[in-house]
Order: sequence, then structure tokens, then C-alpha cells
Amino acid sequence: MDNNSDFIEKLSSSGLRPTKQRLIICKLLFDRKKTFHFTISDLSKILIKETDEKISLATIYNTVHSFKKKGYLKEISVNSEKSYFDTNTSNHHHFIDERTNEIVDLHTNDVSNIKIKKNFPGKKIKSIEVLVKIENSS
Amino acid sequence: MDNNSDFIEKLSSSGLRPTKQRLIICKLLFDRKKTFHFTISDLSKILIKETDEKISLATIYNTVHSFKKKGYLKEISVNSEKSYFDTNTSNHHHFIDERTNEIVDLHTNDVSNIKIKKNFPGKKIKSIEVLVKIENSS
DNA sequence: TTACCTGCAAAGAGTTTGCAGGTAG
DNA sequence: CTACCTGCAAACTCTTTGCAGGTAA
Repeated sequence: MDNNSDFIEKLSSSGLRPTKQRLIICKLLFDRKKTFHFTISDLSKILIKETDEKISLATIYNTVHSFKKKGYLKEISVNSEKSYFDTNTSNHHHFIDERTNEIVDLHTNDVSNIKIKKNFPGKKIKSIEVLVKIENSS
Repeated sequence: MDNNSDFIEKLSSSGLRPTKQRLIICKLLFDRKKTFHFTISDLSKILIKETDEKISLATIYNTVHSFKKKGYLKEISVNSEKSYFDTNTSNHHHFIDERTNEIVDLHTNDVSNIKIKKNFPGKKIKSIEVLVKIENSS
């Protein structure tokens, strides 16, 4: 489990100054066992609730975008209303319940091997993402 | 290929009045051989360019949402900046080039059969959507 | 000291809504 | 005639930007 000095090292080594705000956000995002899926407003609400420091929205946007650019976060396309970010940056898929916007990771090996049988002249495949929409079975 | 009286019938039969604006949009969206992927602003620009009548943005939004609600359009999650709509409402997948936002349909039988090997207590699978991100091969 | 970072407020983009006037049935 | 539809403007939400003051190295 990461601790504060790991985060300082992580930020410094990628050219980001380990400011107080970035460390708070790091702790919130990366000091957990399970993948975290969030929108900026989720993150902002949690920061307000769980932290004494008030971090401005602009800084949250800046930080999330820096982390994304450095590869610490991934943006996912599950919903066109808001941007969702994912602390799991490895190759994987998602379940989503569109009623609640609950998102759950789906490991690559929980999905049968996918073959795309159509070629695209001049283009190559960069990634294949599966979105499994789920609903209550009742 | 549909013509105007087919569209009048289509709208009337689903409880939508076949107004001049809706017919123009119908013709633009559905009187074509290939699937059309668009954002509201794409649609608006094309309407301005190809039509003498000026249709207000609010009406375009209203119309697209009515058509979606009636099942004539599908909204797709490929990008979190804008809503994309698809005139192909059947089950299928997409290629996307994120550099240009070019979207191309991928038929279900161009993708190997997908099995999800993970169960979700209390939930059932509603749909499985594959997004294949592509880039220039050069 | 200097380059980078934060926080505020303003601006921008996309979308929705309220309402007055217009139109289909 | 009545319910529904259109178009305008205002409002709203999410996101980005400009800039003054603050902070890490």
C-alpha cells in the first residue's frame, strides 16, 4: 500500500511538483485496494467531505488531467453526459448499470478472446474495449 | 428507400406530428443507404447548409430526443465531450479513430462471439458493446 | 530566484427549459 | 378548438482559461 513518501516520489519522478493538493488527491485516488471510477464532481464532493482543506475545482481539473497525461488515470467512455476516470490504467473492460451509473471492472480474462474479422485500410487497431450494460434481473 | 409519405406515416404512427421540421430531419437522417453517426452540431450544420429552412437548435434537440425515445436513433458512448447518435439502432459495434472522431459500424458477425465469464449477483446482461479504437498504421 | 502551481472569477461549449405564438388534427 | 410543436432567449451544467498571488526547488 502506498504512503505519502511514495506519492512524493511518484510525482517528482514524473516532473510534477508534490504539492499539498496533489498529495491529498493522490491519497484519495491511489491509496485503495479496489479500482475507483469517478467523475470530477464525485471527486470534488469526496474531497469536501473527507478533507479539511478546500481544493478549488480548477485545481482538481488540472490535477486529474495531469495524472491522465502521466498515465496514472484513464478516461473511459461509458456515458456521454460526463467524463469518467478510472484508476485502473491497464487493459480491461467494464460493466455498467445505466440506471445508477455504477461501474465495475471486468478483467480481460473474464471475456472470451475477441477477434475482429474486418480490416481497415490504412488503420490499425489500438485497443478493444468492451462495455457490458447490465440491469436488475428481477 | 423511404420517401416523404413513408416518413409522415412513420411519425404519425408513433404519435409524433409530422411537422415540416421533423420531415426535413427525417429525410436527412433516414433517407440514406449508410449508417449515419452524428452530433447535434453536425446535424445543425448540415441542416443549415443543405436546407433553405432554418430550424432552431431547440427543435433539433427536441426532435433528436423524440426520435431516440421512439427507437429511431441510438445514442452511443464513444466520447465524453459530445453526444453521438447513430441511425443504426440494431445491435452492433463501432470502430473509432479518436484523432478525427471518425466512427464506422462494425457488424456483430465481424466480431467473434463474446462470452462474459463473470456473473453479477442480481443483475443480468442487457447488451454487450465493443469499441475498437483505431489509428493510422503508418 | 524562477518556474511552476493554486484559486478565483470569467468565459466557453453543449444542452435544457419556459413561454409566447403557430400549426396539425 | 385544443393539444402539441417551434423558436427564441435565458438558464444550467460541465469544463477551460487568464491572471494574480503563492510555493517548491
